[in-house]
Amino acid sequence: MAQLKEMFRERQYKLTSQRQIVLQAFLDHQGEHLSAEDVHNILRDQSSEIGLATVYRTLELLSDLSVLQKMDFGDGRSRYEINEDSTSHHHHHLICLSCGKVREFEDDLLDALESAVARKSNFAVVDHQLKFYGYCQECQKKSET
Amino acid sequence: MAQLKEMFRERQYKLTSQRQIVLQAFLDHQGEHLSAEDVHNILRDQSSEIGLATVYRTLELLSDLSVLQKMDFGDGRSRYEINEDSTSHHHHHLICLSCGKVREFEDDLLDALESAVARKSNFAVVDHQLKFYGYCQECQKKSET
DNA sequence: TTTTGTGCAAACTTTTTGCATGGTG
DNA sequence: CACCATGCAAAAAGTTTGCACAAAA
Repeated sequence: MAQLKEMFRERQYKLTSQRQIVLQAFLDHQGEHLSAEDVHNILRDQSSEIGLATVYRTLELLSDLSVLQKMDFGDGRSRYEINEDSTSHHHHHLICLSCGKVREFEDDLLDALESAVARKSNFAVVDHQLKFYGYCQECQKKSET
Repeated sequence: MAQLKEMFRERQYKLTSQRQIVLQAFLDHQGEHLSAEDVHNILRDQSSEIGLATVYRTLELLSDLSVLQKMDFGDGRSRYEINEDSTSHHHHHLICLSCGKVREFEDDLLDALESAVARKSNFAVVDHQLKFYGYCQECQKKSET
């Protein structure tokens, strides 16, 4: 949060209360892949409601600053999560085709692949996103019966 | 296309001309990540226009049958490509953050990671999708100047 | 002939935008 | 005080749905 203030001052963005509480919502809900509406609801529930358009504008701003990462799990809306210091600490997503739940999977084995991509295709890789589709343990059990 | 006929007969789906020409459009545009609107336009241009709603319904059907794979490159619409026999022949996508172009990258090094995921998380992996974000060669050159 | 699919238009959902007002630097 | 950000409502964009008609099995 302190880093954010720094970042905002550097780029001459105004540090409004709305922008702070949107980020705070993500800090309070780590690992949850919030949509714009989720954020809006969270803020409403804690009596700090802001305009939905502002939520959208803030999510876009924070994504541009790489504070958040935008992602899509195929449910028709964009979802966001905190981008924890891009270079280290990477995780992937396990998406259940049956119940739709999304779990995380810790791993950082993709760095080698990233450099292979860069070398073979002359493409300057900045980030990656990996999703696994399949069936979670619960849904596997259900379908056995 | 013959496989499709077989598949349709087995599952008692009707093999309409609309469904055939949608698939044909993908066969004619391999490696192009078509959106519903793209497909609709392609068919209109070749004077075999069908209803946009039918395009959507057909894309969903073909995805359910794993003939197509649905994907998202963050441009606000779903895109689809032919699912070339899932087990072999995998490729990933290189998405340019500057111009938005999407290139393919051939690779099948992820099988090991898939089984690691399955083992460590009790998640039955069926498929995966990997996207690299960065800057394509052209955009790298442009920004140098 | 029965059943499933298509086309059209309307509805719905998510996201974006214009503009007057308000708050930050 | 100048400028940027917010809120609201309207609009835009993509996708889904209801229903009458058409076509496949």
